[in-house]
Amino acid sequence: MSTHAQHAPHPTGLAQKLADSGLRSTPQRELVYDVLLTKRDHPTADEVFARVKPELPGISLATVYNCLETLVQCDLVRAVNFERGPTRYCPNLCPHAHFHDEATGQTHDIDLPPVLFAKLRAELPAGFDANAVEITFRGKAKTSSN
Amino acid sequence: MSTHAQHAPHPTGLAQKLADSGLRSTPQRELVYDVLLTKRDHPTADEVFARVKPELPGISLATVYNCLETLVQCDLVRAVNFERGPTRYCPNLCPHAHFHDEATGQTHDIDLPPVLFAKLRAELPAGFDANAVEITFRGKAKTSSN
DNA sequence: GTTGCGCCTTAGAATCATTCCAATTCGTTG
DNA sequence: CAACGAATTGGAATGATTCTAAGGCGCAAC
Repeated sequence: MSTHAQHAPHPTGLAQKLADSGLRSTPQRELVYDVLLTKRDHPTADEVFARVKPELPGISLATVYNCLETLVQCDLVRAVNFERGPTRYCPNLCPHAHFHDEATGQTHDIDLPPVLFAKLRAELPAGFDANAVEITFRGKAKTSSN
Repeated sequence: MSTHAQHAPHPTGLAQKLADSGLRSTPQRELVYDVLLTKRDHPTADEVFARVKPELPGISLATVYNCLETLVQCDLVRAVNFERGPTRYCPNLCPHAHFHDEATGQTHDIDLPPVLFAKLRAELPAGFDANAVEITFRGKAKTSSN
């Protein structure tokens, strides 16, 4: 029965990145990451839990939190926050902004030219050393596709 | 009409703004606002509570939350969030960014030229209508003055 | 191939900020 | 002064997340 590749090695080399940090690749971590890559709608931990459970019924919410934290640590996903709402997770690693639709609660990635990030950084007074910039728009999105 | 102005009418016309929204000016609201204007270090609700209590020992934390919410509603202060930390409050109404010092937890206002805000907005794809932009830097600030 | 050892996962308790609720107080107005 | 609605209050409730203690599991050494 070994001809079935039930878990094809992860397309993006998750096992590799984990190993780089001295961590193991586990079914839970693979699956959580998979879920994030598959539906990139910035799900919350609860939503990830719901998507993962059918596949791995024994998994616990605590583990989902652990896995997400691990993935963030390994720079495989980004944690995103709006106000004090539940943390959302985003597998898009290129610098980008987020648009939070107040009507639907949906989150959209907004690509920005790198030069804009540079210009923002350039505005920091001397003595301020930023290692991250976060940009969030809030408003209504009337995407025809939705 | 007494000649004693025990509570000098608030320098920034809080009573006025409240009235505009059909709300009353109360000692609690005045004091909470005062505290925010006096020390503009982006305090949390708990910190505001602590600063307000000596002046008005009977005040409750719930009231502080209520007052802060009211002030935000009246556009007298802005609520600011970092990650999932407690909400902080900022009486600076001009558009500006925030720098969150990861070492000290301190928050600094960063003024940005309006043109930058405009450029950011201009990057939004058609169909996205933003009514607010939030910009947050994270990193270390080695302010000599502090 | 059994034994350790340490990493992972798990369930449930604990935490923290915030909101909700029902009861009381306060200012105004009638 | 009586009544009404707005504001405040303390405490309970909520929701997301983290902590904790107890197994499990895989892999290396024997």
